[in-house]
Amino acid sequence: MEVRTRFAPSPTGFMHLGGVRTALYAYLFARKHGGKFILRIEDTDQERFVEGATEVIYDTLRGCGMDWDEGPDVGGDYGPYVQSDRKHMYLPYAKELVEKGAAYYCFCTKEELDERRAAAEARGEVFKYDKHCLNLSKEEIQAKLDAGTPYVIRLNCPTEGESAYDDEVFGHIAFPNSDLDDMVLIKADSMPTYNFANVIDDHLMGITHVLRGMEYLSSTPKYNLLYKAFGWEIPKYVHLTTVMRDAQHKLSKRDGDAYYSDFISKGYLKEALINYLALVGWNPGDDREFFTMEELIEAFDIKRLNTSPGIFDVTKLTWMNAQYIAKMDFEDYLRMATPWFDQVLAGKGMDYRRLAELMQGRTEVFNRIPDMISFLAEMPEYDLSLYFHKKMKCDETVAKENLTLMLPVIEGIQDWTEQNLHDTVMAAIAESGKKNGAVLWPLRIAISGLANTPGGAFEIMYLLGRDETLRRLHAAMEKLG
RNA sequence: GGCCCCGUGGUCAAGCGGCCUAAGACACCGCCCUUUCACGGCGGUAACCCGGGUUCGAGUCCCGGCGGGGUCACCA
Repeated sequence: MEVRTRFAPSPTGFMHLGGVRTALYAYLFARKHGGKFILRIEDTDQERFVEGATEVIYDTLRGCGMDWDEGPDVGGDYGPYVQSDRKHMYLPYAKELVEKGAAYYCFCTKEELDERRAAAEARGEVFKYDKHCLNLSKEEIQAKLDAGTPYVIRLNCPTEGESAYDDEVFGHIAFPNSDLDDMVLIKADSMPTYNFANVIDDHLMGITHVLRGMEYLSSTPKYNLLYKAFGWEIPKYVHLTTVMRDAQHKLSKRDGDAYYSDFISKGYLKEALINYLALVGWNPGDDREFFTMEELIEAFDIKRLNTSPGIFDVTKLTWMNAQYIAKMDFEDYLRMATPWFDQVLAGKGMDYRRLAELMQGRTEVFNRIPDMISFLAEMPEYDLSLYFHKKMKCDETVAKENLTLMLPVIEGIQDWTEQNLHDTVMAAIAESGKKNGAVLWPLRIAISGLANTPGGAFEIMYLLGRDETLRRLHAAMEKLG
């Protein structure tokens, strides 16, 4: 049988990382087995229509390399793929269940229910619908229906025994039926509840494997009751652990660390993000850590999905991101880095190509670039103690002495290339009998004001240009007294 | 609170009864390389939640406790 998985997000305008990972696993599983990956938009949330929200979903998934075989924009044999376009499909199914005795009309109002719920809570009990309307006679029901009394349709759950199923990752899971609540299938506005629509859609779309968050673990018995009542085949369940921010919190939008777009705009590479995300809750069983999408498809196996929640470690993601950046095509790096360079260097006429060469291996996340290179735009304030460096055998006095020695040498350089800068200065150092470090260290400090810079003295002098370099050197001499 | 799930170093994790005096990666700390930083190389610190069983033998199986998470809507 052909494997069919789906990703069914709500168009909220943002893609949660947990959602991206769920989509990824569903995608990988389908591809791994030569099956189909379906995209279904669950937009029954009537009140909140977000402009462009479905595009966010499309762009994220496609951008990451997850293409779907069926969906709103690509069509398919099981459409429509947008839930709001399927509105009319659900009520008949609910009525079928009523006829089969698996569901029933309920006329209790929301207010009555709230009251009873509050009362139960006051008694310290868990509220469960008491099947009040299940006892209504056929005549009573018909009378109310004829009178146009608002109603909902509820699932008639068993009250004894237990419901069990075998989850593909968690194994055998059993629940006492006495805990099952007669959930609403059709709301008073005749629209289906999320859970009901889900089951109908999954069945109609021929979904064979349901990959979803483990928050559905405890409502799955009710899903199964529905499948059984219809006489439909129950899909395989692959419940996924939660992606956490720390041991007790999920990734949340509040902290700005939950959305795919948060990371992309900070300058994380989607390949790195996907690669890292794949590894939170899953591993290939060997030591491999770097995967292309193709390699993930090849290696993916739901048997290796973990059962305990994983914490999303930004530090490790950042490391992985740096690895990806270092290995990316230089032209791509230059193109991506340019806007970040522009933030502090726009209009300076800086050699971006050379700068990019120096920066590529040092960029962990693109948004850290401006801080790393702002010294090129403007000489930072710095303390004279920076000239002290034990290993370089340097301090203020040495700095002053060696800088005084080098200033005329550098001033005499007209052919301002890195190579020439290097050769001329190194020759002068050799001639002076000084230690390389004792000259180069203070030289770099004098023109950068920083202990750490992306590149050494020659690279920076070149980048700065002759005028600016000399200006900074003179300022340094003055500062050193 | 009821029910369900989970519990190996700070984090991701391997381990599926003996090969574990417990891999690997990130982070951290040293050292080396280097005109700085980074990269790279080498080395180091650091874990089986607790208590009972079962077994010749338990991180690995069972039970209990504790801890964490999830779920208990006419939300999705």
